[in-house]
Amino acid sequence: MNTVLLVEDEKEIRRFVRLALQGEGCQVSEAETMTQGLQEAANLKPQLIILDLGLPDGNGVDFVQRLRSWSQVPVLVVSARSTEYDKILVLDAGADDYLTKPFSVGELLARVRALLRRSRADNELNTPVVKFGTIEVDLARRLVSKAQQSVHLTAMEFKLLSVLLTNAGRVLTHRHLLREVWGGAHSEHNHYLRIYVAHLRQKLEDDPTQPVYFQTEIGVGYRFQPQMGQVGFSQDMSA
Amino acid sequence: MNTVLLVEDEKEIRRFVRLALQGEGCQVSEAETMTQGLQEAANLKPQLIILDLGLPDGNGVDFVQRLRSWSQVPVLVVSARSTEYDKILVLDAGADDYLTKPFSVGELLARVRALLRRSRADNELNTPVVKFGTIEVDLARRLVSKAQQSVHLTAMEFKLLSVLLTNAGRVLTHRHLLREVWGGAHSEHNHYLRIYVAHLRQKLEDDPTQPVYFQTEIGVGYRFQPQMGQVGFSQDMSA
DNA sequence: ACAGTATTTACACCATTTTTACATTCCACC
DNA sequence: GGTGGAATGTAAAAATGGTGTAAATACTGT
Repeated sequence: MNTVLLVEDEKEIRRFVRLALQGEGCQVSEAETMTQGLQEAANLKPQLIILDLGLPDGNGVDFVQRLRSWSQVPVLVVSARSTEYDKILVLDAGADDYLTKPFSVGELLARVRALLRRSRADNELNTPVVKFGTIEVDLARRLVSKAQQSVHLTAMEFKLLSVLLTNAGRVLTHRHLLREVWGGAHSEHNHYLRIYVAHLRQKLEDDPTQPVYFQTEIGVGYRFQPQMGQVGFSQDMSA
Repeated sequence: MNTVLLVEDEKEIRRFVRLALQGEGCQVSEAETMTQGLQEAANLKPQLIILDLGLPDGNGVDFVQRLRSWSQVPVLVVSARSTEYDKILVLDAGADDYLTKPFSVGELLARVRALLRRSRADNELNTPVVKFGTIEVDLARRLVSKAQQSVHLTAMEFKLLSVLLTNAGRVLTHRHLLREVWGGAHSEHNHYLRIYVAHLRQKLEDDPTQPVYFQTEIGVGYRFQPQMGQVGFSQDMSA
């Protein structure tokens, strides 16, 4: 069964939309604020998020950007604001569809079905728990453990790990990594990468002097290599 | 570069949309009828299809259903008809988005970007792999293996291999190879080529003294000869 | 002020690239 | 069919620059 997270502050609309979605056979969870919405997204791992832009705390663009740093779950934005600028901004931030209030139930459900249909194809990607060797990483909850022992990563370390993991198997150039983790301004400081990759190796590799997961491509960049094809983006939804 | 197929009968609108898409860096192909559109979709394998519902021959629902029988390419429907029923029908048939005319260019492009972004994520998983003999080369991931054993190539070695492979069967002059790999400044140092071709042979040929794949054209240059016609650019057909 | 973190600095080390030297093959010409 | 010179192949050194490690310093929020 599909789980849909509804981030919406108006009680009436929540009820209205929830009933419609339940009629589709979806399980519906609700959040009233964006911060709460992000938490729920991490906990529930829904197959779809419906987001109202008109929430009191924070804007939708920010919500989508932060969500996208660890999840590819489809986002359908619903808003009373219908200016072109609003739409473009949030779509480019990573949202998948935009529906202007007032909307018809039928169209909402059709768009929900379209998004769910497509996300089913690649939903192995969406699940944010990555396992390799004895290590488990929950990108959504920012939790890392090695051999059942929880491992503490700093903010930068985690961000770097997250970028490497979401591009598993591919070489990421120094430039690209620096832009993603530190921001465009520091795209020349290759030193940072050596230090933080060293940290990750120290904390996660079985033998930090013989790295297996975090490989160096000299003169190019670094790659995360899921060993033995054992990257299981496994997830149990306990229905 | 992304290819977009535009199925639309009105010349004005075609021109209008084509210019906008080209501004995004897309390559645009056009079809005036649905039957023509299906043919083009099969031939070009575009990354996105924009479909006008108001075409003279046949309806859009039919178009999408037939397309979906063999392709998962995203479809953005554009239509003057805006009844809820129209939208639901074509979305449920397999379309991914629905935009009502008249629409703003900005919103159209934002929705196009959203669809392309998601379809790219799907395709990134299976990158083209070149196979010859017991060797496999994944150019996108910079991975090379021989008989299931991963082979390490240096930056220059890989660059050279990449140029040779993408021109399989063709003779590449010393000059050309040097310009591609080392840059224009070193186009006279033929020694480099001998050394690095030797490296590739050492690492990839079954018998480096009797090269089969990396052949010398004396006085001219080198060629990569995919033996047994077995160059398989295996690639996903989702487009 | 303190602890945790990010950034800077310093240095030893190693892989790759480039240089250098010499053996081998090819091919035209005798 | 040899022979010599040019082109090519091999094998090592030398030079370059990237990389890993450790530690000191600056920063940040509490």
